[in-house]
Amino acid sequence: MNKAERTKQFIVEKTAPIFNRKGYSGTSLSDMTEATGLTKGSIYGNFASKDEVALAVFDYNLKKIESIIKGEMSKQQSVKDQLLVYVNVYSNFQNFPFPEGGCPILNTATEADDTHQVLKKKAAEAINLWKNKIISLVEKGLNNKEFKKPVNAEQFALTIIAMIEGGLMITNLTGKINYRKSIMQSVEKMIRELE
Amino acid sequence: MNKAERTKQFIVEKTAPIFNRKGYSGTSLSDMTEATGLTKGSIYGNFASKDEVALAVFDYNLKKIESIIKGEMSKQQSVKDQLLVYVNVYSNFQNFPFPEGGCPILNTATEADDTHQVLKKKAAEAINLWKNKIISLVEKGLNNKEFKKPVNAEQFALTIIAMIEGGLMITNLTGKINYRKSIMQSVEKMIRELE
Amino acid sequence: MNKAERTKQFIVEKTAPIFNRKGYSGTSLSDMTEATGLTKGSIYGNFASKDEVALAVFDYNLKKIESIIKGEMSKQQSVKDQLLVYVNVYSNFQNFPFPEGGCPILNTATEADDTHQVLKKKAAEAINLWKNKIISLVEKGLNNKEFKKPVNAEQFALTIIAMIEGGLMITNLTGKINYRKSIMQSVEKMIRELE
Amino acid sequence: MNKAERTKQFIVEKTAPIFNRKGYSGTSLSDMTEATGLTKGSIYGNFASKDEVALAVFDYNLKKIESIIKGEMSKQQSVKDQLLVYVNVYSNFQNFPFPEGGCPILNTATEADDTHQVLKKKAAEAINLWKNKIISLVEKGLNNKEFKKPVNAEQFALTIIAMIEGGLMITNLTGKINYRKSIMQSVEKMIRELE
DNA sequence: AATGAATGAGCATTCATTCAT
DNA sequence: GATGAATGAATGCTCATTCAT
Repeated sequence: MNKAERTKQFIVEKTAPIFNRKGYSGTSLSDMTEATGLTKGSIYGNFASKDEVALAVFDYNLKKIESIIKGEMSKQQSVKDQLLVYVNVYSNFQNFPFPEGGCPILNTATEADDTHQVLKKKAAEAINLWKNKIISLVEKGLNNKEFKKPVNAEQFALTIIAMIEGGLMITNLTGKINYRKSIMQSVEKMIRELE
Repeated sequence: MNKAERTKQFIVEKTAPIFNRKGYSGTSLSDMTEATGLTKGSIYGNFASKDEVALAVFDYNLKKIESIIKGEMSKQQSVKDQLLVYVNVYSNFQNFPFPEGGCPILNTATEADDTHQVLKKKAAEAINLWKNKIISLVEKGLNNKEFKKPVNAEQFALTIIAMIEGGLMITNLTGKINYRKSIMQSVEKMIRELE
Repeated sequence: MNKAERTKQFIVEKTAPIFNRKGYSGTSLSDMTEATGLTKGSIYGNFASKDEVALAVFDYNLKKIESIIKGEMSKQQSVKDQLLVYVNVYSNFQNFPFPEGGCPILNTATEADDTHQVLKKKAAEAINLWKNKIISLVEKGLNNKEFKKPVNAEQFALTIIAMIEGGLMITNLTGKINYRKSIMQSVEKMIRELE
Repeated sequence: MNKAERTKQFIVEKTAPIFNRKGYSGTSLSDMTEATGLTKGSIYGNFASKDEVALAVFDYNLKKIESIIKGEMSKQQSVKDQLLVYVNVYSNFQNFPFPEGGCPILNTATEADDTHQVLKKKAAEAINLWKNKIISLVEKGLNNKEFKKPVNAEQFALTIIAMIEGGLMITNLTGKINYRKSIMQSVEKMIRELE
């Protein structure tokens, strides 16, 4: 990794929590120079625009979550236990190197300005990948007879994602972590009912 | 309603869709003067700040939803059918006078700046009222023997809200209305399983 | 003239010499606030953009010249003497309330950026109006038998304008006022040869 | 020509059309790196500043014109025909390797910022050389009896230059090539009247 | 009660130039 | 000799808010 790549990475790492907490339009260049200790010129020397930083930051935050999930799933044998990784991680994400500021998909979803279409598209793609991941796990479980109940895999996947994201939002808003934990129990129940 | 109150109401009605679509910080005073045809001075004569308009707008948008739900529930006899009103409304909100821009709770939830704590508190309160409404419906159903299965009413309520809000977010992001409808079917299933 | 119109006029008057000397892109908002004593916000409250100020300034500077020419011509009876007004004015414009910085048409002509097409169009129109004015004077002189020599009126008009503008440019560059006066003598000769 | 001189020459050739079209302040270092494919460091390694490049570019563009004129004049015997070279070249400069962007003297003349005094001085010198060239041609014509009419050679020279430059400006602005051709006919007439 | 001109801090971005490598 | 990362001042422009009229 050469100097330029290191600086880009540095900028992304330092600004990631800010973008994730304040959103795209809530994050100013001044926030970014303050967080990095770099000058505006330097940031523009490494990225063409604030937009580009935001996109790199979104990828960075998303990858952080993906690698947590992937790492935890790799420790599990059964499909059921792999699906339960979502429950475990999203019930207790303080125990994991989760992005500061919460789920970047959720945070991006409600940013309202029409200018961030590219960012929204990225978030939409992330939702779809997530959905497909769950679908393929369910199908795997059906194929190896782990799961016996017939199930609409896509509906199952979308419902779980909605519960997780909705749960995150509710906890965000109310400050009650138990609310999210309670919702995660419902997710767990849904998964266990597949057997 | 005197002149001042009518003007306030007018400002709220005209700016409500903008705040709900663009968010608090995405909505500028210029947006507001354009939407109302009033001058900045006039808006500041009726509200102490942009913040105050935003709070009034949140109430206005929320009340719009509440009155839809209330109206639909009053047409139903059984508790089950009353709960299913959520399914019906959130599956097809284009058929109802739903606030332009979607659910104001969701839209407020991820607005990140620290300035809007009051707005966030309002949204949190709305979540809690909603939760309590569902809890009391479930308890009513248990009391009148409509529902037989033992259930954690709060968990049930939070789960349904999470599904609805998560479903709204997913549709917002992906543009796929079917995704939300699919999730709403899961909500319906959850409600029917109480019997 | 209300407040807004007076402020607009004030901004135009105070910035006109700057635009005419430094050009559109050479004139900064800071130049403008310094010249007027107003804030940036105030300038943007009265004009939508720097562009708009520049256009108003161009009109203002042009009108200044036109009114000098018109005033001087009105004092003359014969067409010949009216044409000689150009010679008199452009030989000694220090004696007239000529725009500081010289001829706005010339100054605009070589501003190179592609953004100022509207300004260039204005300058081109000014050239055409000027040309037509000279043509109509020549024709008037031919009609009333003041002028006897057959002449291509358009070529005559364009040549005189080129001499004047070229003369202004040469004096601008070399600082030699006599150069312009010398060229103006050629203009005078051309006019007198029409008789 | 060693490596350094070749690189300098390369930079001048590649940036000459840009400076001539966009002007000194309209041409950015980025324009220059883009046009040359070199880095900023490399340009600064070969020139002390943007200014220095601009000066070299001015010389380069001017020399281009001078060599066209010189070449064409060398094909002519009589002084009159040599003077008519100006008419021919400036009537149809698309037929000659004229600098892209037009006459660098004119383009420099109205660049307004006070920083480019050196550049302006160069342009003023070019005007003077040009004037002296015409004067000496006229005197030569008088001496060899080609021209019979008494004439103020300097006034003649300045007038012709003004017509040419004014004509270029008018065509630049209006887009009408015929306007310049028409003015060049007046130049031709002036020259022929010397006989 | 309403106006709308003015504020001044803030915004994202570009600039010519420098200098350690 | 050349690189390219970094600088920091400057750019045009928007913002929520104020207040004399």
